[in-house]
Amino acid sequence: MGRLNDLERLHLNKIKNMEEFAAVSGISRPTVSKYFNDPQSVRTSTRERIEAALDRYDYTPNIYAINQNRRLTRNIGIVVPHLGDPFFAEVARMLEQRCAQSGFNPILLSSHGTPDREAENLESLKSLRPAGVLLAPLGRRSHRAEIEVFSRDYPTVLFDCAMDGLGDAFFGSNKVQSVRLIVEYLCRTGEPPAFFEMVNAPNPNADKLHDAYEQAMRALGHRPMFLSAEGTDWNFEEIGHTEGKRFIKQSLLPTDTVLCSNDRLAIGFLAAAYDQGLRVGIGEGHALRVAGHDDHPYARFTCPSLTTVAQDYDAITGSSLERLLAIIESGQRPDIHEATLYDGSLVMRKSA
Amino acid sequence: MGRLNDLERLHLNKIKNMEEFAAVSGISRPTVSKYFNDPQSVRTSTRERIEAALDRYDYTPNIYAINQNRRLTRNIGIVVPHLGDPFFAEVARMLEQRCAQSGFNPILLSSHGTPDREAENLESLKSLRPAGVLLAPLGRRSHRAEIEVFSRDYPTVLFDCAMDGLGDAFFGSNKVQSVRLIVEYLCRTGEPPAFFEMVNAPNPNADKLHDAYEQAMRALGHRPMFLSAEGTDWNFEEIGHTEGKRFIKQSLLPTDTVLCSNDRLAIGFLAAAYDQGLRVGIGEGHALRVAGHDDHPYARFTCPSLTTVAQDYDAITGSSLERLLAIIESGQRPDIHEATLYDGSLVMRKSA
DNA sequence: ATCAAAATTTTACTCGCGTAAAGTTTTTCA
DNA sequence: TGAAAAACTTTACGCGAGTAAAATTTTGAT
Repeated sequence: MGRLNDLERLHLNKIKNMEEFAAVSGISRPTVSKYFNDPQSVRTSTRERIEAALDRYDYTPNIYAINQNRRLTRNIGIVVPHLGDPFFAEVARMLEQRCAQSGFNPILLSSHGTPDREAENLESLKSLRPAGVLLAPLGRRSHRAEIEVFSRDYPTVLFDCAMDGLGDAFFGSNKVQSVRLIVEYLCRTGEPPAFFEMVNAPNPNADKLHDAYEQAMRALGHRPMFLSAEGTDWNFEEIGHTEGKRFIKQSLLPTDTVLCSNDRLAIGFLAAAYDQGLRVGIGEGHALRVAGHDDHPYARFTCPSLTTVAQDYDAITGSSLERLLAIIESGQRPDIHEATLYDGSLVMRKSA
Repeated sequence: MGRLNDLERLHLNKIKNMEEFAAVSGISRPTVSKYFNDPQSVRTSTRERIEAALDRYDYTPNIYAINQNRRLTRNIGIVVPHLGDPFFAEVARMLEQRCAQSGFNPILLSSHGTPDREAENLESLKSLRPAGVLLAPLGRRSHRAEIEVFSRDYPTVLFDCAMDGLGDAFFGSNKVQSVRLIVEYLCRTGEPPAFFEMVNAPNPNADKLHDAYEQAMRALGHRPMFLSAEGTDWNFEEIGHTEGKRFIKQSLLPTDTVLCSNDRLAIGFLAAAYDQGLRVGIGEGHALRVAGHDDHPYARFTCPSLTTVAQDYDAITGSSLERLLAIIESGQRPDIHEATLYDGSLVMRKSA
């Protein structure tokens, strides 16, 4: 069970603690401690001696003892709304990697779509005394008070979904721009789109997208048309499929073009259209055009492939972490909450 | 930054450490410590007094101090091959939840498809001194030696993909049975299937499925037919799409029925068939039948919906954790390595 | 009421490391 | 070459708990 007695340890060059390691490396323990905090902070000759010993002996400082005594841990919490969504899985992967590269210890938590879980995640992060947290909140449904208290006590950068004024900073995508982009494209190349969305969407930003659509349509002189899907869960494909089928069967589509609030809804909607024998696409003789939003990893493999808007998640995650690290390293919480939005880009495929 | 002085703490009923909490609850610190280790281990009257204090004061034991001194932490590592795969995301979610319910602290890590990362994950788990680990290895490509050493030092239960003899136990699905199930179904209802797989598949179990297909076909008196896709990465949809397109365009399909090694390949293959105007399905006038394996969350929303085999992941994850907890609680590593396989079940949809 | 068993308190030590202060050595640079 | 600066060593204490042993109290059953 990983427990060795002294004899076994000696034989394997296993070191029990920093005291022992300091002894075999010929350096004092405080200096060795300094080395592990920041290798650059000790003299080159000292560093080399330590690293030589590190090479001969198997030793890593006890992480619990370290974190118990340090003013600040090197833990960074990463909280996303739902890891089952490939979109957030990818975002999380990017953040994890960047964190590790910067010498921090990423702690990935998923809220699994529920505000309670989100609050629990923050609660359990507290006990890890994180140096900072990157939080993509559930948004409207989040327990605002909990997040507010948390972000007062810990450096917190929000991303993906803003919660007015909460957190030290926010990075997200410019929905007004991205929705306008695709609405304009759709209007330019055919009938103006109806907006397929959930009445009570559990995911972040759904209301922002709603408003952005309405605004874009009015700006282009069209009357907004909403297709409201029932459902409260995160099974968007299911909802898009069931409700899409209903709209099609009951001939409730006001135009031949449907813009879905997100790609997962669109995936379900496309399946519904396929089931009903509707030909989706931009070619001759199409019955329907369907577009999405987010550029989901699977958007390229729908039938037909899905025209959508890609968010600049590279920029969003990159800036979020960069900002958080700056706050951590300076030790200074910013006075003003700063929100940064990145533009999306049109991804033209075959569905619209 | 979460640092309060004594005055502020008193005002908020914040407690600094167990010493202070013991004082305000009127119980000695060792007994309080005992309570936090197991509330049932103290007298009822004592428990009530502690919980009353817990109600009035805000205190949680310092997790770092606890883990530094306990013989065994309550951490359980959960390592999956790739969190970007919705399949493993779901498995991970189930395990996380069950762990927490059992009073353990799940630590979720993804290998992101690379053996190096897998080894790193085990390495970083070591420093957390986990009570046990649930490992779904990458399989053939895994660094076997590292896993071997790790599983010698820590209770380790493997799942999803076996590595002959490694770990204290293994739980997985019976590929011979599940593949035979779908091969029989396909043969019974039409032409025998060709097997669409990757030559150098990075995912676990690919070789097992290959063998199972071959065996099933021979048992039914058919000659196995392989469609070998190039590609080494985890972007299965992409590979299924590109290579599927190639097979279709060059008329390399030996029969009208294709069994894909996994659902994600099938999703790509279906997209390719759609692009090429091939009608996939079981209805009249179909050009192609396509089946998959795993019952991917999206299998219901492909065009047409995907016929596949579902693995009993509820049983697999449940048993894996149960077994690991038994090992942890008994403190006894088992002498023999025991492998348990669960049968899969056919999921008939419209693609085959 | 009595007494043994169980639970608790007291006391004391341990874990592995951060960190501060004072003294010593090494490096750097004029 | 010499002196200041930088880095290191020594010494000592603190962190927030687990845990062991002995003394004491409480409990439960007779």
